[in-house]
Amino acid sequence: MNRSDAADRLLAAAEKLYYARGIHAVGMDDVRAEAGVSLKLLYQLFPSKEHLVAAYLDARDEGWRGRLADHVAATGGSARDQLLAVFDWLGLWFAEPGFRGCAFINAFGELGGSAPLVIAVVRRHKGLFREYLLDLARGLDVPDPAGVAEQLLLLAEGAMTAAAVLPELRAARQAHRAAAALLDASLPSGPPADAGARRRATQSSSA
Amino acid sequence: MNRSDAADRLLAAAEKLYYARGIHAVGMDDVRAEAGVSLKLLYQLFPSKEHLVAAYLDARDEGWRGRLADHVAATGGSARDQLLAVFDWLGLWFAEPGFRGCAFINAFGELGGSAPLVIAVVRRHKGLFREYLLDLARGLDVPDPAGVAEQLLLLAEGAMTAAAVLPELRAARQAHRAAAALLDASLPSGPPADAGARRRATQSSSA
DNA sequence: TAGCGTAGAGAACGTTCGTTCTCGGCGGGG
DNA sequence: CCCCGCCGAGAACGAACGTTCTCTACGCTA
Repeated sequence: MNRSDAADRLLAAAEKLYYARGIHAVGMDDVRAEAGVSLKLLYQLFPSKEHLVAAYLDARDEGWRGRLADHVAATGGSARDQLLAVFDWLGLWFAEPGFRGCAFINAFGELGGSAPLVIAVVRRHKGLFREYLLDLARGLDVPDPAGVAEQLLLLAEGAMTAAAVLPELRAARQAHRAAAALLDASLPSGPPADAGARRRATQSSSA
Repeated sequence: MNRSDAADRLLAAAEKLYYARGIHAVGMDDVRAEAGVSLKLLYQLFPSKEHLVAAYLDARDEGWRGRLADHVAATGGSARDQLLAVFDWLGLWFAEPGFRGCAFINAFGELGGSAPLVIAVVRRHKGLFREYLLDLARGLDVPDPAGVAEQLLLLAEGAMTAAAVLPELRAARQAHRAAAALLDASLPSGPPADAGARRRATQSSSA
C-alpha cells in the first residue's frame, strides 16, 4: 500500500471514529483497524496521537469550510443572501445523521488544557471561519463589516452548540432569523423598505 | 468528619479540578486528595465517577444560574435592560481568571457519547437557562418572546465558546451589541426613537 | 539462488485509572 | 478493661491505552 493512500485511509478512519465517539474514547488500535493499516506504518506517518488528532482536525477544517463555501457560492445572490445562506447550510449540516456538534469545540473541550497542537488547529479553524464571514460582510454596504461578521460568528457558534445539546430548538432557523434581523439593523440607513414584511413572513413561516 | 461536609468538600474539589483540567484528566484520587477525604468515603457518597461528575455539574448549574440571576436582579430596570444585563454578566464571567468556557459544553464534548447521566444534566442546565431568558423576554412587548429568548440564547452560547477559543474577540461586547439590535428589531412598532443614537454610541465606544 | 531491507501482525511494556480489598488503629458498649 | 465495628490510608487488581519491540515473511537486487 502506498504511504499516501495509507495516510488518507487513516485520516478518514480518524474522522469517522473521533467525531462519533470523542477523542479519548478511541484508541490508536481502533483507528488502525478501521483504516486497515499496520500500527508501525501509523506511527511512521503520525508520530503520536496528538499529531494524528491535529491532522484529523486539519483535514476536517478543509472539508468543512470547502462544503460551506461551495453551498454559499452555488446560492449566489447579494452579500446579504450569501451570509444568510451560511445559516441555511448550517441547518442542512445539523440535520445530517450522526451530527454531534462542532468537532473543534468538542476537541477543545476534551483536550483544552493539554494539547497545544490541537488548540492551535482549533483556533486556526475558528479564525478562518471568521475571516470567511468577514469577506462576505465586506460586500455589504455597512459601516462596520467586522462587527457584523463577528456577531454572525457568535450566532453560528451558538447554533452549533445548541443544535448539539438541544436538537429540538431548531437552532439553525432561529439563527437565520436572528442573522436577518442583525443584517437589517446594521444598515446605516435602516432596514430596507420591505424589512417589516420580510420579518413578519419569516416569523409566521417558523411556527 | 460529617458526611455532608465531606460531600461539600468533594464537590468543591471536583469543580475546581474538573473545570480547570477537564474531566478525563482528573482522577478520582486527585479529587480525593484535594478534598482531604478518604477514597472509601468518596465511593460511599458517589458510587462512580459518572455520579460524581453529574453531581459536580448539578452544583455548578445552581451556582452559575444563581450568580447570573443575582446580577440581573440587582441591575433592575426594564425587561430589555435585564436581558442586556445578562450579556454584561457574561463579560464579567469571561474576564475572570481561570475562565475556560462553559463547563457544560466542555463536559458534553468530552463525554458526549458515553455518559447518559452527564448528558441529562447538561440538557437540563441549558434548558433552564433558556427558560430564564424566556421569563425575562415575556416582560417585553413583542409578539414572539420565545423566539427572542432563543435567539438571545444562541448569542450567549456563541459568546461562551468564542470567548473560550478566541479570547481576543471580546465576544461579550459583540454579543451585547447584537442582543440590543435583536431586541430593537423584534419590537413590532420598530426600534425606539433613539435606537439609532444608541447604536452609534455603542459602536463608537467599542473601538 | 542468497542476502538484505522492510513491512505486517501482534506481543510486550510501562503507565494510568477506576474500583475494591486489606490492614492497622480508634472509639463505644458490656 | 475488652471486644466489636467502623474508618482512614494506601496497596492491590484488572482493564485500557499509547508506544515500542520481536518475529516472520516477502520482495528486490546482484
